[in-house]
Amino acid sequence: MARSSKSLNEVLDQLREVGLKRTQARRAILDLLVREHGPFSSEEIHAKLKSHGCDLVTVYRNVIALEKVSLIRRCDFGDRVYRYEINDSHDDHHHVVCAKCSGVTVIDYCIPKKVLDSLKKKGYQNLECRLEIFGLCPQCSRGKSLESSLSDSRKNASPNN
Amino acid sequence: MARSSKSLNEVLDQLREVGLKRTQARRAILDLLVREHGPFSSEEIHAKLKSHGCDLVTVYRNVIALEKVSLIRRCDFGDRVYRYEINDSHDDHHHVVCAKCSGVTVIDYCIPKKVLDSLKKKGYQNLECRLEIFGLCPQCSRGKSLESSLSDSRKNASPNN
DNA sequence: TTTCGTGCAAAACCTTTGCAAAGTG
DNA sequence: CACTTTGCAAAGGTTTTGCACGAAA
Repeated sequence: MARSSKSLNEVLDQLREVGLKRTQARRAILDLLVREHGPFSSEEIHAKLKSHGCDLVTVYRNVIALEKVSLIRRCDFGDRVYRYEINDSHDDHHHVVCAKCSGVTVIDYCIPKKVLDSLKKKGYQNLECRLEIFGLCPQCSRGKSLESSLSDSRKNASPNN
Repeated sequence: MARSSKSLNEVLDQLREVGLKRTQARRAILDLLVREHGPFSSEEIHAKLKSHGCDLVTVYRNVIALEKVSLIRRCDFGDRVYRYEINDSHDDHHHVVCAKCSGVTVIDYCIPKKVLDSLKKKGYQNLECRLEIFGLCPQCSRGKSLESSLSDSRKNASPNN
């Protein structure tokens, strides 16, 4: 999966701009997200940082803080796990999520403007789309039994990667 | 939003078809979902049923059981709360969710087949889309009396139609 | 120095599980 | 009668909170 197009320094500059201190914990978290992109859950972030990381609680607090100032964005794949990635603003890209391995790829399809325009015409404002596509990725599609039901695969698709 | 197009009896018949017993708890839950459509969380269902309802645990167990047999469908609006509605149909309809009052309306836009086809060509299987649009509904966009709680406002929210 | 952020422990929260009793077909 | 389903209590797991100490500006 491609790394973020933002550099760590850019992101750390943004930290200062929004009035958050550049602590070791935030550096580590942002560094990870710049390098590996994610999206990752708080637990995954904590696990990946290991020794040079920080307390799980600190990850929880920081993803909330960083999302609040739009430095990172929260993704939701319908399994009650919040995952975070660097917020490369501009494009709303969307995800294809593997129901088995939870692997994520990005697609650049967007909801047609006319769909949103027709809603605006009815009086809706501040529209924002959330689109995720679920399925089995090519790897998991190979050599497996299809008998798994949707809800089964959802269950298996939790933090195990 | 309009009530479900299914009648309670239809739904109860389906219960038998899939081999689930028609208990009072299931009747009550399905009756509610047929009447008010939802989608509602387990807690909301439990609260709405009040005295003639059942234990919260029973709601939890039954929404899982009913979803497993596709009698109801699970919605996810990205807030870690699973909500359920009668599974009326074939088509994947999608929701417009008001960020303020949590009112829900349905749109019938679908992801173009060609997007999914191109993924299938790459080896993806069992694709399923989740699309929700968030924004302010016409009511909330206009004036603002906004001290409403989620569960209260949700029933009053009949944006459009 | 002042303010913000962190770690640890504990609380809070929500969902699931175990089991005996009750209900359904 | 066989076997599901339920209610209650308790367990489980995750996220949040309180607070004193430590780090950043």
